[in-house]
Amino acid sequence: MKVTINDVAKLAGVSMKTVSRVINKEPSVRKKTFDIVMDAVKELNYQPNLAARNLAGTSSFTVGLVYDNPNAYYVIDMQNGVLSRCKEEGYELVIHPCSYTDSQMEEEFITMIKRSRLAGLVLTPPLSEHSKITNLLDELKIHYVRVLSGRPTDDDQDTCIYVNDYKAAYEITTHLLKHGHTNIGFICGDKEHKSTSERLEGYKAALVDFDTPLNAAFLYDGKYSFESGVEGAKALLKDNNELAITAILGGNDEVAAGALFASRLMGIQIPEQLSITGFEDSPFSRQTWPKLTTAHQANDVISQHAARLLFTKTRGARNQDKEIITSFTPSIVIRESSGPKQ
Amino acid sequence: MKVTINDVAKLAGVSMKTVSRVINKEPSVRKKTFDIVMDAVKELNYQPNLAARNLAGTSSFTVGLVYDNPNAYYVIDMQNGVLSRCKEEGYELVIHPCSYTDSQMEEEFITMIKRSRLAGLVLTPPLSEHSKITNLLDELKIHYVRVLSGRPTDDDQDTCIYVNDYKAAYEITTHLLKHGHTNIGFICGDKEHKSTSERLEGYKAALVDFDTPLNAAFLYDGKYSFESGVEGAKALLKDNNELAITAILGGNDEVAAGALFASRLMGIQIPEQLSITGFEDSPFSRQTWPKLTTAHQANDVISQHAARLLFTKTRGARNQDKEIITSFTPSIVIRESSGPKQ
DNA sequence: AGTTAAAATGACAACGCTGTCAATATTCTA
DNA sequence: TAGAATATTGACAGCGTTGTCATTTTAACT
Repeated sequence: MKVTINDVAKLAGVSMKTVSRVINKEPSVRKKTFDIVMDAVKELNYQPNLAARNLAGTSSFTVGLVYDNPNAYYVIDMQNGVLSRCKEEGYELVIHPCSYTDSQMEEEFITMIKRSRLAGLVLTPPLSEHSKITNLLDELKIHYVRVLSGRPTDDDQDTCIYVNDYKAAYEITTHLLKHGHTNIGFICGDKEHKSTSERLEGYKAALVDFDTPLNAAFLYDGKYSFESGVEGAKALLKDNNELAITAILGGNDEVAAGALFASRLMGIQIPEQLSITGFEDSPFSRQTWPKLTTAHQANDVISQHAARLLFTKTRGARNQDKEIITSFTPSIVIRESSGPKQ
Repeated sequence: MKVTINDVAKLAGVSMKTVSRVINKEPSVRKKTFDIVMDAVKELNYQPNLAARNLAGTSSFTVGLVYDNPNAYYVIDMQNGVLSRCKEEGYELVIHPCSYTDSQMEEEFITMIKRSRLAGLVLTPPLSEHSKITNLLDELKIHYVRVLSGRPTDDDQDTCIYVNDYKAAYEITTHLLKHGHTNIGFICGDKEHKSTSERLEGYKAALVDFDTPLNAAFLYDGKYSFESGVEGAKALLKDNNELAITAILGGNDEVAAGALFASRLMGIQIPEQLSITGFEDSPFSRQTWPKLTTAHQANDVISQHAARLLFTKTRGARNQDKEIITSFTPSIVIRESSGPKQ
């Protein structure tokens, strides 16, 4: 029942070490030997034991995914992306949700890393933005890849995958401006998230390019939540909409859905009286009524690339054949929640 | 930097085996010895190496969570529940999404199990309902716990955690009947899911108890998706609602949200002209407008218990102190999407 | 062909822990 | 308080792989 590397070695008539070389795709194995071993592996249906590899080897075959994100869709997408890559490469994934406000976080982190001797870590926002964490990892000498909101201007492209929220916001805002909107509200997400400031800057840049003045009253400091969207819309549209706002950018899809909800409560017609847009294109941007105009962000693809980047870092130059993209720009998706100013 | 069991043993002045006994909470360790060792563990901040434990020990410290469920909220809740338990017990979790229609599934399963020598598996619906999988696991002699839709009448309570969807549906239907609704549509979920038939039976039972005839035309064969909810509502309300339906049970919250969406397209007022309800109480049942009446299902608690049950199975009688609940009944949550018949 | 350099392979210990079983310490019995 | 019964501890091998380094084979030269 249980097949070990030794069984394969015997069947192939080589040493265990050679089998090990083959399954790890190490160089200096003759093609012929390689084939013989592979045949034996297949015949016996051999599966290398992960625990033994982790124990004996220099680098382990386990990577971690760390997140502090209440958005289930986001987390699932990230997981699936990393997971699909892991499956291909024979790695294991351990997931580690945590709260960056938690004082025990640091300790927990260290515990996890000590216990499972991770080959590397994928960090997602907002954790990826905290130097407290990256410093800790640097200290522990753990490889990691960060998924970050930002523009690919920095020089640490071998550690980061950027999501260009600036551009996404710029384009969404432009879309609205082209439809004649000038008084555009923005319900910002959590201040602690880099995506919030990136999106805000993109919004501002678009206004500038269209010679449209920015009114500070158009901005609402919120959070990345449905409830915050409700509150934000109420605040922006208060006093019978004296600000004359005709469009609102939600900080993300959830916020936009909240804004939609609030508008409905106030009897406002979407998109006739008010355009609303989101970010991320999560499934429920298609489940609101009307459906949300938003910026599509391919989180599963992004996380796949993050994992790939991590693997190349961990194992040196192997797999360099496939080019790694380290910057992603969400693409705008126009649906029914936005339309011309009337 | 790296602390092994040997270091602890030396500091405590005992053998490695004794330290091992202490960290595994094995019996026959003198209280005094226990304390001495624990002090050493703390002083050195020792963390047992998981790979070594998995390799050397009889049962591993890794459990798996297997799912085939497109519902991100559900998956995340299940994960978090199992994960929280794992953290407490020092186990690792590997997650394994898979498709039960995939022909490679079986092979993948075997590969995963061979590779990581799992202590056990938590199966969630609909995978937990397939004898193909449970048979395979029985064959491989792998412990598992199934989370199932059903009533706790079966005798394999040491392997199953039941979610009483029958009762949930019964109560939701009763709620509607009490509000005077008699023509109640039901947009069923996937036929392959046990929850679909359970919910349907609960619905029927309530009708019987209220002497309300069931019209087969009130039932729509759908899927657990938003789109199916849209289609279902359109079908049930077609021809200007000649069936005179005044309430619709969505197969789950997503379906209900879809029905809500369709109703809106048709210009139907909710809940004045039509009551709509869901199941599960997932976050977006609070993000529709109006908010959904639904049946709250504590998936995180359920999965915690599943994990606990698995651990007691794996390690014999330990932890029996905390009683394990193997049956959960969702509780109805009344919100704005349902109201009296008008 | 005879050297020499380079490539391919193998022997064996080690990774950090637990299982087995033998050794010792403690408690109990008469 | 001796002797048996039991509770507690320890020595050591082994889990299945990989790293190190020695050895053998092949290729590349005169």
